[in-house]
Amino acid sequence: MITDSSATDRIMGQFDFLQQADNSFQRRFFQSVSLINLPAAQPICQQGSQCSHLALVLSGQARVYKIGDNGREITLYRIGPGESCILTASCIVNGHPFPAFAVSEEPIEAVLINPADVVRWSDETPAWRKYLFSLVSSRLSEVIGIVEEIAFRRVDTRLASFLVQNAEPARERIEQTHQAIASDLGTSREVVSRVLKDLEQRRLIQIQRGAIQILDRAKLAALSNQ
Amino acid sequence: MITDSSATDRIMGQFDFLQQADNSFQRRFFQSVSLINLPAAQPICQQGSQCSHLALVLSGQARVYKIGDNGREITLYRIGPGESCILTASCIVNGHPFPAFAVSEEPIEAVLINPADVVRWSDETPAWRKYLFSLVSSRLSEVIGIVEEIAFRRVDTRLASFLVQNAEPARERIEQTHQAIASDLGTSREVVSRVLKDLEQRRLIQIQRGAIQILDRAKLAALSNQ
DNA sequence: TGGCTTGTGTGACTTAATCACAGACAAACG
DNA sequence: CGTTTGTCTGTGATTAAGTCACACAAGCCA
Repeated sequence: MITDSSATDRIMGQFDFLQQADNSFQRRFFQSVSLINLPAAQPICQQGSQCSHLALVLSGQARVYKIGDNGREITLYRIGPGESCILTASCIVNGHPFPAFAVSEEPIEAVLINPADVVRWSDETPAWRKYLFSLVSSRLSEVIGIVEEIAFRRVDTRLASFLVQNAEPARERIEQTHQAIASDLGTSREVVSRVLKDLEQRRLIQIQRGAIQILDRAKLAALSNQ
Repeated sequence: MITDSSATDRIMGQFDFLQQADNSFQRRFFQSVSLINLPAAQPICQQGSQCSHLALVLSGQARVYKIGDNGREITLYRIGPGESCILTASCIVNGHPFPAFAVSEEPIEAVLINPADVVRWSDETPAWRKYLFSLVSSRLSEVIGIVEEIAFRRVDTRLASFLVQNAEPARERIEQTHQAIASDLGTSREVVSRVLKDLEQRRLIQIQRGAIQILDRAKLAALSNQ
């Protein structure tokens, strides 16, 4: 139950479906959910486990990923504010075990919902239903995008995309280790190191320990959409 | 509109959600849908196109796949009897363009539903809603499985899995060209040819033109789950 | 200062993908 | 019947990626 009106206001602001729903739903919603805080780098779901709750993220970010036998990882998608770990919802509804891992990348504030409510509300409230459905289907599109990436694109172009998209605005800097980048792209650390070295020799970036400085965003972007 | 009672019986038998729904829904359903037949190898959806209808497959099979720049393909999933091209549904609901290609592999009988009905019924009928949601979310799981395959597993083990899973029962035979197998697995024809040659030399299979005969299913299965 | 952890660099090797062909087989046709 | 045409498969050479083993460098902190 959430009573604090500043909290309910923030939540309402973050989730459109709440604004679209009627007052009675809003009341029941805040009566039955709870608010939690997670530290960064906290495991959230283990592959194969049953999910006990559906979490709607208010602030912070989580990463959903797969791990291969050799220990290599690949990121499937990220969950940001206003979104939800929809795999959880699909596990709840269909009774499947969770097919991946999830971990918080930043401290997370989230609203927790019971499986029973997830199902009941989707019978009662069109806005909630639409929210759920459009979340699953946009995840499906995202994951199909990942398939396309790893099946058809070369690592250097994917890495260039990664750098362009993940650079802090203005500073043009990415503060991640080669290992972290490799885990995101689904390749190995050595490959990332070698490709980065190559990009550095072509003067597109400059490598520092634990960080990468973009020197020529235009050329990097050109490489990234080959 | 479908009036023929043998047709409605077949459709009822194929789709659980119809049996679970009430009589009034069943009546409206058969009033507003139509039945179509497609030949084999018929393109169904083009990447980037808007979908005009949702198709529920009664018999036959379709393949949903991606094409890369080089012309290589990879299968995302197949749609069989009782299933539906759920990407279509998600495009209809969210207004996205279709992110892949779909083609019939066998002659297909399908029930066509208007986008408007798809949305309206999901507001009115819990069984229909559940059917849609569980379809999308199981596709999501399948596609995540594909990501895992291509990111982490080797081609020879994936090919072994393919052979074991696609052999005709009893005959232990796969009647497909190397190119078709490559398009399914998301690799190139040459690679498939070479791996098959290797499996033949290890006496696990025998290669014929346009077909593969399994000689040692046990060893093939052992290879496939490495 | 010296040990420890974490992050990076690199050579050698295997597996995959790409390119450029050459044959081999089957249906079609005069 | 032989020839042609299109489909299917085989193979070497080259490049890209992933794996393994290990060296070394930077920062931390006792």
